Amino acid sequence: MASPKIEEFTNEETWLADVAKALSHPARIRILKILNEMNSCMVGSIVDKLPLAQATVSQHLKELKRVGLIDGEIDGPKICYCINNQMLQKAKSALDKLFSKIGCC
Amino acid sequence: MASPKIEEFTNEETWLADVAKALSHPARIRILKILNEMNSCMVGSIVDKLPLAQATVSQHLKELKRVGLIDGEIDGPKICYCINNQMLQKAKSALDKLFSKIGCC
DNA sequence: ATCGTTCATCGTAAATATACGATTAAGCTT
DNA sequence: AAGCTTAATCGTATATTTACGATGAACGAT
Repeated sequence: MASPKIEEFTNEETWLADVAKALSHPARIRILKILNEMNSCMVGSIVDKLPLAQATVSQHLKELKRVGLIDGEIDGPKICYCINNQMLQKAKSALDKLFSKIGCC
Repeated sequence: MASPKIEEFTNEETWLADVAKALSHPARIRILKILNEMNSCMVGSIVDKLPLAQATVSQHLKELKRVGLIDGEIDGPKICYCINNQMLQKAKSALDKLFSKIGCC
């Protein structure tokens, strides 16, 4: 058989799905864009630009941080968030690999 | 202000998040891989290879179809699923665009 | 030491996602 | 038509996600 029945998914599949999940909300897409456009990365600035409460934005940041797409750096009472380019590139590569295939029909 | 507060997310952001949501489960990642590896695209063959019930696989296929990443073609009593390369390329481009940015820290 | 600022976390409500067995629908085959 | 195969849908249970206000913790400034 070319593709036998699997018992569980691979780490790669699970990881890629997890990264996709982190990108699966428009607020988190927007946050990534904001982190690229702004000089400052503090949470308050992000909250000011989104139609969401501070607690909700914090939750979205946590989700992005969970998969490593962003890093948070403590700066006094503030937290400076920034994109983790290494992880972003890794995600890009994995998605490119998945998307480079050609359909069967 | 460089990035004013938004009232709602753009269509692009919502769409990209939606595509990411479709990719946010390892079973759906695996299904895309299977559709590339197999000559046959029928649902039964996919079900045979996954550790999930037929009803669940059907739900995952529906989610992939919802965002247009796959198409289903009726072939008698069977359905032949295949990857929609045009949509896959569109998704790839949008993600590339998002990922091409450079972090602020 | 107290106060204001900043952000995470808690508690919670509502919505959505995931999974399965059972059923239905549609199409072959006989 | 009756029966078989294929796959979607229904009904349902459980888990997760999303959102918010309220609270708490950490830090700087007064």
